Amino acid sequence: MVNDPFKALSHPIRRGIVERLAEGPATVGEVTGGFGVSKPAISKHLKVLEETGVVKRVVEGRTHRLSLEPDVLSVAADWMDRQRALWGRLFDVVDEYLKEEGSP
Amino acid sequence: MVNDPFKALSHPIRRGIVERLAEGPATVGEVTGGFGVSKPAISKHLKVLEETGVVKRVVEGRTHRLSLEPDVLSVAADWMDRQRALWGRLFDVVDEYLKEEGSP
DNA sequence: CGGATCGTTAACCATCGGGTTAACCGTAGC
DNA sequence: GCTACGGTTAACCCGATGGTTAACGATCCG
Repeated sequence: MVNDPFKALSHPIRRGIVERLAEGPATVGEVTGGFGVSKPAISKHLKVLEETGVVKRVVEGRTHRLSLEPDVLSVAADWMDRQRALWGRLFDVVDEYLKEEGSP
Repeated sequence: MVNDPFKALSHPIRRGIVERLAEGPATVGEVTGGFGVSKPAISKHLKVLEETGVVKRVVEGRTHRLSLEPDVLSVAADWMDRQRALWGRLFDVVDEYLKEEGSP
């Protein structure tokens, strides 16, 4: 069970799926094409994305319609905001450090 | 050799190291405490962060002073900006989709 | 010099991740 | 009913990851 967004997005194919889904909902079959891997491989990636809550799946007959989950997306976005705030602090701290070290 | 920032940050200990370093430069020993793993383990994580370019190492005598690399941080920040832009689009697209589906 | 300290490297081990193929399940359509 | 189709599950393989302990290298200090 994966619930770490960074880990969920650490694989290029999963990021690719998210980007694909960003252009609109799609079925598993539609998502599968273009990554050069088999269906079961995509199925596993989708499972990870679903467990993390990034992707929502609606079964319509025998096809599965995939879309991105807004609520969890906002959580992920918040997380990224916190990270960016951290990076920002890093800039300041490192900058200050370099100033101290660079011209003593 | 790792150069994927997401992959580099996909491990909680490595994120912990980055957060620790966000509070100011530190030596390997200072970073090591608090994660409950051995020095070699930390050494490996540091190697990954260094290869990715997130962390810079300056050898001062027998101690190594670690700090965060501003240039690469900006690259990572840009990457996150792009991701956030993507998330933003996702919101719009999904929202639109839900509107179409929700009230036909 | 000799010992303590900071940190890495080496060798090894267990687990995880991501891929495959083959078989299966449920639904659609004839 | 039977076949075709969309997709998952099962069993398996292999390389990567993350951890350990033990040994080593280099530097400081008495």
